[in-house]
Amino acid sequence: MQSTLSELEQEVIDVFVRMAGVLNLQRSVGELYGLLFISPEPLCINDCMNKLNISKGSTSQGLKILRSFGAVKPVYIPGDRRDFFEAESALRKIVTGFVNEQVRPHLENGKERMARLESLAAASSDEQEFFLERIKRLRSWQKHANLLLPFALNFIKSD
Amino acid sequence: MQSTLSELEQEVIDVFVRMAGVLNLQRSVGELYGLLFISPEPLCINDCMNKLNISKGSTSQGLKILRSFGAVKPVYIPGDRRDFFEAESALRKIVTGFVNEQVRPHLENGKERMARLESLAAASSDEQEFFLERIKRLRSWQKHANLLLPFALNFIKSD
DNA sequence: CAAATCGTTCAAAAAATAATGAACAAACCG
DNA sequence: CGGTTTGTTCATTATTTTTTGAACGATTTG
Repeated sequence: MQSTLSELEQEVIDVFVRMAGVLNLQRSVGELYGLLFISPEPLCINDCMNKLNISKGSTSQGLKILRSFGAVKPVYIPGDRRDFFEAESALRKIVTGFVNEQVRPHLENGKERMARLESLAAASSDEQEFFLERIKRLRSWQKHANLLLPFALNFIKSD
Repeated sequence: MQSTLSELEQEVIDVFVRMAGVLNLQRSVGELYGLLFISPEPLCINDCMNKLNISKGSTSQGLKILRSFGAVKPVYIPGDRRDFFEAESALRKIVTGFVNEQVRPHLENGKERMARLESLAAASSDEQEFFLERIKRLRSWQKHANLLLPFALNFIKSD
């Protein structure tokens, strides 16, 4: 049942494993996306685990993550009750999904947090001026980030 | 020798620890930057390790990383032989340094890699057309990334 | 120059993260 | 129904990453 990867598959998967590293995703997620990206046919969980030689749990979990931000989409295959998947190849969709699902939640500091920081700074007796300047700067950074994200998404025109 | 963090310091450090998580930097690096960011005075290694209650090794290593991409700069204090540091607060400098030092090296695939992929795809007998299309797409993504990065850096106008 | 201070390095330990696979539930099949 | 097949979950295991702190070299000080 143990399949083997072509050289092309290996190389492509390697590219996505590196990307996964940069994006804070686990290796197996990169492997899965790479495999599907270079696969002419949709694959089911069993295909994936055999090809990549990873466990069923990792495969199921990895595909779940990829689905969560739309990097992978389910494909219905008539007369087969297994779930098949193929790679989403529209960069824009993937990046949008990734930012919304994986990045934004981690930055959910938002207003309350900043307000709290500001009041703490204002409450300090010494160095109050310096502290307030810093919090202001933090606010400015936050604004920059909030502006840049949609802007960057828009930058990706074609798919 | 064990110092304690004010509530303001704690909160600010927490913000940067979260950021560190998103950016794939270790917790202690986030702590160090946060501490320096909210410190009105430059701090030396000993100040940092005492305030944050982390080891000398972590402190030295963490400051090294922060220096490597210009998030922290050395400050000369006359008559003191210890090394003092303060946080760089120009967002643009930090982001530029971070991208150049921490992100780009990991994406150093570049031309040779793509050429290799293309020749592998071209060498395949079956599905050659599909494979070539995918490699082309990968190339297009790479191009997008290479365009976006400088563009994003430029987006950060003020400091 | 001996003692003290400072910062770095790196092997070992600790902690955090990811992968495994058995147990399970759901859907199908005869 | 009872037996398969399929996919998910989650406690345990394995791996990777991070931290620690002792050892060290370099510099300063008395």
